[in-house]
Parts: sequence; C-alpha cells; structure tokens
Amino acid sequence: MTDVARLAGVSHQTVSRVLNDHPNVKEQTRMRVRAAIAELNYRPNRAARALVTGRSQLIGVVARNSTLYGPASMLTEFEQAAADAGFAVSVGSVRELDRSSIASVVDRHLDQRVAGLVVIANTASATEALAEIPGDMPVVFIDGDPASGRPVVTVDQVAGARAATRHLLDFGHKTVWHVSGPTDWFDSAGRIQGWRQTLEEAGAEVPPLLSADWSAAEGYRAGQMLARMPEVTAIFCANDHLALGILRALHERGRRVPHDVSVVGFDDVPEAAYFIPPLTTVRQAFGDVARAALTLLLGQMRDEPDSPDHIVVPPQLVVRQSVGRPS
Amino acid sequence: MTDVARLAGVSHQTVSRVLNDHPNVKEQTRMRVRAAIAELNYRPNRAARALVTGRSQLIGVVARNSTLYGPASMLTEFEQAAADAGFAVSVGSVRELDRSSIASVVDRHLDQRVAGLVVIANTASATEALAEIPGDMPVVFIDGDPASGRPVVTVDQVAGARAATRHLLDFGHKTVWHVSGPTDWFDSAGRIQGWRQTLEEAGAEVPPLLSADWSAAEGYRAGQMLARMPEVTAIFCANDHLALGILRALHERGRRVPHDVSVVGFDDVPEAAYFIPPLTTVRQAFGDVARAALTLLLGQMRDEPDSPDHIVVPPQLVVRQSVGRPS
DNA sequence: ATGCCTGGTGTTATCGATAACATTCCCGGT
DNA sequence: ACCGGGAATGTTATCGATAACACCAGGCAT
Repeated sequence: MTDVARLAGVSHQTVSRVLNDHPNVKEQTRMRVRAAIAELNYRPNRAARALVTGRSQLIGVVARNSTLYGPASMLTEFEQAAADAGFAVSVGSVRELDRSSIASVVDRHLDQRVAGLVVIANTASATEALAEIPGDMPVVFIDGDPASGRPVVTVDQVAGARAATRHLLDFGHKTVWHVSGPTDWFDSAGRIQGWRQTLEEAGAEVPPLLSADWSAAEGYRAGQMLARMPEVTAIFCANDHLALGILRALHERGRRVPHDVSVVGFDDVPEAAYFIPPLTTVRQAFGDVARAALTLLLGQMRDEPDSPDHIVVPPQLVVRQSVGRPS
Repeated sequence: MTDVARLAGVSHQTVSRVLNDHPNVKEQTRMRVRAAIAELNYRPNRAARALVTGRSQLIGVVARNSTLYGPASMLTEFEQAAADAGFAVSVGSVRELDRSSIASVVDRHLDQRVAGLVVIANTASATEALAEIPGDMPVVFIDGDPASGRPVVTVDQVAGARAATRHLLDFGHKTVWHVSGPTDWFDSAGRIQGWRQTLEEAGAEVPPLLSADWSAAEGYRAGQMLARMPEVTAIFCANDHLALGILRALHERGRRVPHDVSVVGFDDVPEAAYFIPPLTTVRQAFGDVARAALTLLLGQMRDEPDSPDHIVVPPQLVVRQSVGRPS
C-alpha cells in the first residue's frame, strides 16, 4: 500500500480512501491512485482490514452436515450469490443442530471475525441456539422460526403442501395420506399443516400421520405399511427421496402408480423426472432463497432499518405422471 | 490479550507463547495463563495473527458449483475434518473449471490469506489452471491429475470399474456395455479404462462406448437406445443417477432388471438401495479421501517433505439386486 | 479585510497478535 | 569467586490497513 502511495505521489491514507470510495477525493488523484494500483497489481490485505475494522469480508454459514438436496443446494447457491457481492463464504457444518454444536461453530466463525452469519436453521432446536449469537452480529435465518425476532427467509411450505394435496383431491381421491419428515423440522411442520388444512377445508377425513426422516430407507418402510392398506389411494410425501422408497414398496406389492396409488413428492430433485413413474412434486426455488438471504444480510450489515424481516418464497407444483384418478 | 496478561501477572508475550505452545515457559506460569484465559473467556483474534504471520487458519476449497453427490459429499466431509483440526473452510465454487474462473476464485482465496488450498479438480482443464497458484502455497488436488506434480488424492476409479465389470462377467454375460460420464473428467476416464481392460483381459468384445453427463436425464436417453438392442444384457453406468435413468428406460420398454438386463452403478448414493430394483453399485469412501487430503495439506503447511504425493483410496463393490444371469 | 466553513489531503494512533532482541536469573564448571 | 550459557520472561518493533484528527487552501458571508 505504501508503494502504491509513493507511486501515485499521495499518502497511504488517500489510497485507503480510494479503495473505500470515500467522497472527498479529487477525481484526478483518484485516477492516479487507480493507475498505480493496477500497475503494481496491488491487492489489499484483508487480514489487516479485518483487524482494524473488526469485520472481515467473510460470511459464515452454519448448516447441518448433510448431502440432503435442499441444504446442499442452498449452500452452493448462497456461495455463488455471496461471491458476486464480493464476499467469501466460510462453512461450518454441524452434525446436529443442538445448542452446543451451534455454539461451537458460531464461536469459530466469530474467531474469524465474520461480517455476518447465515444459519440454515430448519429445526426448533436451532432457534434456541440463537442466544449464542451476539445481538449486534448481522444474522439471517434460512428456514427458521419467523417468531425468532431475527430476519428469516423461508419457502412457503404450507402453500406447497396445499398445492400438492389439492392436486390429489382434484383427481377425485377421497383423502390423501401424508408421510412427513422429522417433526422437529419447520419444513415438516409446514407441510403437515398445509396438508391437514386442505383436507379439512375439503371435508375429507384426515388419516393418521406417518413420519420418517428424509431418507429413501424410511420412505420404503412407510411404503410397506401403506402398500398393504387397500384404502390408500393417494400419498403426499414430504420429499422426493421418501417418495422413491414408497414407489419401490408399492411396486414390490404390485400396486401400480398411478393406476392404483397416486404419489406426490417435494423438492424436485433432478432425478425425480426419472423415477418409475416420473414423480409429480413441488419445486423450491433455492436460488431465490439464497439471494434473498444475502440481500437481507447485506441490509443489516449496512444498518438499513427498512428491510423486511421475513421473506417468503413461493414453491411451484411440477406435474408429471405419478398422479391419476382412483380406480 | 493484555487483560489476560495482567490477570496472570505476566507480559502479553508470555500469553502468546502459551497460546502457541512454545517450549520455554515454566509449567506453573503456563497454568496461571491458562486459568486467566479461561476466566476472561478470552479468544485470540485470528485477523491479528493472520496479519503478522501472513497465514490464516483458513483453508480454501475450489470446487465446481454443483449438487452432484460426489463433490457435495467431499465438501462436507472435508469441512468436518478441517474443523476437527482447528481450521475453517472457505468455499469458492465456480461454474466451470476453466482457467479464468479458477484464477478468480484462487485470487479471492489469496486475498483472504488462506493457509492452504484444496482443489477438487476432476477435469483436465483444472490441472492447467494450476499455474495460477503460487508455488509456495500448500495445495492438494482431489481427483486431479497424478502427473501434475502436486499432491493428489484420488479414488481408484480403475479398480472400481474393474470390480463392477468383473462382477457382471462373472454372472455369465458375454460382454458389458458402458455409459460413461463426461469424458473430460478423470473419474470418467478411469472408469472407462477399468471397464475396457477387464473386457479385454476376459477376451470379451468391447462394445461402443456411450457417454453422457452425470444426469438421470442423459441416462434415460442412453437407456432408450440400449433398451431396443436385444443383445444388450449388462450395463455398467458411470454413476447411480445415470443408472436411474437407464432403469426407467428399460422399464418403459418392458425389459426387466435383472432378469433381462443387469445394471451396475457407481457412487452408492443413499437412494440407490431403493431404486427398482435395488442397485448394485460401487461405493467411494469420500470421508477417507477428505481426511487424506487434509493430512497431505497439513504436511505441506508444516514443511514435512516425507509425505507421499499421491494417495489412492480403494472403492468397494456393493452388491444388491440389479445383477443376474443373462436369460 | 476578516473569519468561517468545507473539500481535499497528510499525520499519527490504533487494532491484536507474533518476531526479534534484551534482560534477568540460576546453574554448573574452572 | 567468577564467568558462560541457557531457560524464562519482558520490551519494542512490526504486519497493513482504517479512524481520528490536523492542516491548508479557497470561496463566501459579513
């Protein structure tokens, strides 16, 4: 930096001002400094800047360690958005979203003097751990509890579930069964709620809820149960992998999809179009979620008080061939 | 830090020495300092340390922006391993592994003064971009070109493909068809090589190669082709998603798996056990790869010259029900 | 003409750690 | 008793940036 200053014939402070787009620099000197920077191929030292400002150009993400499609997509989409805005992203994954794990990851991020935090907080336990985050640290929750008092970006799970359930009822099914994800996830809760509401509004019986984790394995187990119940003609699964397991269980028991049983998934993983049969499902716009989260975060970092504190991204029903009329 | 020093009745330098495990500190004072650190809940400022040492506790990862199972797993596994070793991980994803994209991501990481870089370099184009990385920066490639001169960790793709092909031949198939991934990926190349070698050694005819990207969509396309060729009785797919598409194409054309056609995949994604039928596939130990990469990287960072420059992790055949005897 | 404000710039202090050198103390050898 | 040497500790400089303040010129109101 000193070299740049010398080459441009100004003080290092003026160089700093140019770097930070301060208003009070004459256009002419600004250009001289820019030229010197380019000439020397100078790049500012972020560590020094972080030291003096107490803030780095780094955004910390706290996520559960998983290759689940949703969280993984969210992460890469967010990284992309952040990079475009000139931020690096440091991931801190955690096996369980319990309070102590989150605390330790947050601490690691605080060590790095991150400028802000994004927490993919899809269970209630994560919301509790919010207390570990200092109040003046910019934070955005993705999939978190809207009542937490911090900005949250979510996909409208209720609307997605309503669309899925409605779609099945429209085909003439008397009622719709639901295999949910883990009940402590907000995603699951929203989907259950949307499903139940829609049935009740339609005056349909609400069958007992089956719940599982998000895996094909548990979908298969639930499917084995459902496959032997002749009255089951329509199933709404909380994600596509569960649906995959269910499709296989139905297949093994000779129940054809969609002829005997209709199935709807959630997520629209890239493979869903190639299940047997191609799966009707609900697509979540992870890219939109990630960009919204970044926008909120940048807003907080710049102390703009007018930014909204809850953005809801609508999902979209993708119709394929796993739904038909009851026989 | 000054507060800690005062509380412990020593100088800040002694505190620094305790923090860095310098030898010449009396056990007694070391304990006093530790106590003071705990009491004040003190945490060192990484930015300051990075500034003076020129190195952060941050490892940069360069990866292609994707939710492909392999790369995504690798990333989370690596993050976990790095966290255990006290390092944070900054991801820089890139749409294409071309030279200029890699250069810009590497630059961003250099800005952050990362202590080392991991490049998930699964195509040859990534190897070229190696020139962008300064020679004194510790680097490990994952899935890269062993001839690059930098340390590399790979899964033994050739061995995996051999096991898969061998498995099919052992069931009595005359030959085995192969649907490969993009041919510029090292993974693809290794799998093709292993497949071809095994056929040649067995004296079997080597059928023409079909290649695709990694998606179920292209697997389906290839499957439509293969399904209408009665002589095709055994297919080795370069990954599980391709296999999924192929299974569906076969199903649509009424060719039963494994009765008419046998199929083997690669990766062992969690869903593979719930395909119709459950997929025989080859599992890659991503966790081992990630840990090996970290070990190599730490070795370089500590200037240990005796570390190996190429670690190969063996894959493992997982037998399920998608393979049978030709009819 | 005087004084005040303000746009443009330079000077110095500061962030929180480590590096390099200085100092003290104690021990053992001659 | 003296001196050399190493272990334990303290002092000061340093990394590379920004913050805070000081300064200087010129324009404008009085």
